[in-house]
Amino acid sequence: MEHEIFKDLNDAQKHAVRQIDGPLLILAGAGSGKTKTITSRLAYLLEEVGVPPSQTLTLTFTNKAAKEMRERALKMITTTSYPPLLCTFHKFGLLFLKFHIHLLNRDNNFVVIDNDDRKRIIKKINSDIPTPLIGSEISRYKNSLISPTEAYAQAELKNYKQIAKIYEEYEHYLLENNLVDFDDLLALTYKILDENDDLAQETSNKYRYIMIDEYQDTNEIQLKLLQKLCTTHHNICVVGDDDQSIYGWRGAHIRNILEFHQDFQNAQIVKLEKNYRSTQKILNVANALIEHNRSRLGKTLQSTRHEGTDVITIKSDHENEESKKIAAYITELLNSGERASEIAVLYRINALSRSLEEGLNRAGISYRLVGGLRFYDRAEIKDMISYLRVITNHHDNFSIKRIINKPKRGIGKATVEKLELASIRHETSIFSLIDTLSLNELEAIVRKKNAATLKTFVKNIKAVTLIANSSTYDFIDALEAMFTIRDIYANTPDAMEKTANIDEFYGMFRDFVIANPDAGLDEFLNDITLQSEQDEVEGESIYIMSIHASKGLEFKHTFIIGLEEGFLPLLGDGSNIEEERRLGYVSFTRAKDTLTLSHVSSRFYKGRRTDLQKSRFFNEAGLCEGSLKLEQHTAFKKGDLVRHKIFGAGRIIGVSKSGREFKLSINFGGNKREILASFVERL
DNA sequence: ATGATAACAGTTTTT
DNA sequence: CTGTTATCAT
Repeated sequence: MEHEIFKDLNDAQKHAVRQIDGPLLILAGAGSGKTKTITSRLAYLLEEVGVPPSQTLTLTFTNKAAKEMRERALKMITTTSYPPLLCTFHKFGLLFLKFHIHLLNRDNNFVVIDNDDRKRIIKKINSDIPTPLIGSEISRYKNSLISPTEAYAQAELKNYKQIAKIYEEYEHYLLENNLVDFDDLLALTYKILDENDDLAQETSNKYRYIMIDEYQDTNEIQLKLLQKLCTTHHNICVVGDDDQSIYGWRGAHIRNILEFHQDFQNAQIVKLEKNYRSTQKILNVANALIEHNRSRLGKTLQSTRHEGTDVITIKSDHENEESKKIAAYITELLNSGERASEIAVLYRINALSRSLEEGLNRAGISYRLVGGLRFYDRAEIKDMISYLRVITNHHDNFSIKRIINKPKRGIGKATVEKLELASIRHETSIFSLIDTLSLNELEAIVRKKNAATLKTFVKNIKAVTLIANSSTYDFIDALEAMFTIRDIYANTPDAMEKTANIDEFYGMFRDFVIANPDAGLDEFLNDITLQSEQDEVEGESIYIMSIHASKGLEFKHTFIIGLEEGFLPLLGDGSNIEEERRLGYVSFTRAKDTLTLSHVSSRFYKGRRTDLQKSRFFNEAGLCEGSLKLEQHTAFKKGDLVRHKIFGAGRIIGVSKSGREFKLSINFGGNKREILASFVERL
């Protein structure tokens, strides 16, 4: 008798679940039941094999994926009492560092900073080189385990010598303030394991069965970390799809999945090629496209569903016509009863959303733009977080500078500068400086009026800190009462939205306190720094988003706009045609029932109109001229009311095909006529 | 200290 | 055409 775990699995999936010893690569095509396989495998390990949950480790990239897997795995697990460790790479790093960072002579009350914080630190240090470049270079160094000294030594250009210097100062600043950035969560974890062989053995022994999701997105340091975790065994199972590797530009190494068998000897490979999502016609197009890539392991998706309808191509003169047509299609789908949440429009670059949004607005279609600015990246939320940080750690100079003039207290740049200089001279933090100095002494440093303001500010922070330590629940109200944070944005154009976000944050804080009654502010802070909000609300709106943001999602009706040379594929320095092709592949394989591809002859972009060629991906996907479908093919159906310029209003009594066009039989008040679809408009 | 204007750059984004 | 940042008066 087979265990219940295997009930709904196909042969390849079963094989992947049972193969538990030694390295295993599960090459999971789009829509092939990847999550089901990985969660079943985890359940199998715990329930059937009897591995204690504490001996397994499952790592993902996003909190969303971790959450989904946890929920699905827990449903299958009945016999074990405590849950297995299933989290993001970074969360794992955080947990590890909490226990072991003392091996680097650091205190475990460190604070995790995000990229925005990093930018501010760099900006403070640096003078002339553009900040974004420095941030990404530092990140690259850290992910390649290159120290500032090494970076300096190997830099040839003057600029890079300078970047290496900034990198050094940046690291110094982090150390000084006991801060840890996202890269450190992995890099320091690796460093500790690398320098402490005993601990590496111990940790590897602890996690005897390791699974990694989205392996094609791993980078250099993640691979090295995994190799450390596999010091004493080789039970590593990675799941991924080389054809869906679309994050090369942010350091993901597709070679990790392509060369898995070399990094981990005697690796087995299981291909999941049965696709439960899309119709065969959609898969044919996707398969044909991706076959043009050379760097791939190779697989062909096979639909378990029906043949389906042809992939549709829309050609337009310009972006306004494009969005008008897309909107017309969508209106038609909605009118025929399709749920809005089953419809999505995807694009390669966010800039294309504007004309699309206009078209949707004009047609009265409500949409939800996925992605955009994330909750925790919004200025007002960052202000909130800074307040909390200052309260947990009064010496957090970095955060105190952000809030010292929010709401406005008349403390400007000059005053902050004076404070900072004085705090360095006194070898103390800005907070302590204001706190310990007498009013008179402070007045010698800053203006008289400001000295009093600063004294009050510090006094209030101390008062709120007392409340935080006695009752986390009452704290948040006390904070708002004391500092009127909601007033910061009161007189800005989007005050409503900002205050709503702050209220949302307060709500989240209360939820956290209820869920974790014994936790302190610091736990809340480190938790949310690693979190990104995911809108999962399914509403009355269709979805529009970038192709990157669509990865992992599926829609019954999927539209892709901007299929032109220069947009998809996006061309330019640093562009990689194979990765562009994978983006095309990812976008095509989001579609369940219908896939509609749109391209234009010219587009307005960066302030100028440019003539465009249609994307080479049409030909590569086998969609040549002859297979083009004329737009509006199902725009009209029997019973619809339409208007003709000459005959006026009438009702459709029949639809037939005439060459490429659709011919309508229309009853104009008793007068029956055959009219081509393009000569009438819907009423 | 703060608001107004000029100059400028401009895929994709999670933790 | 946009949004962001640097600089300059007030």
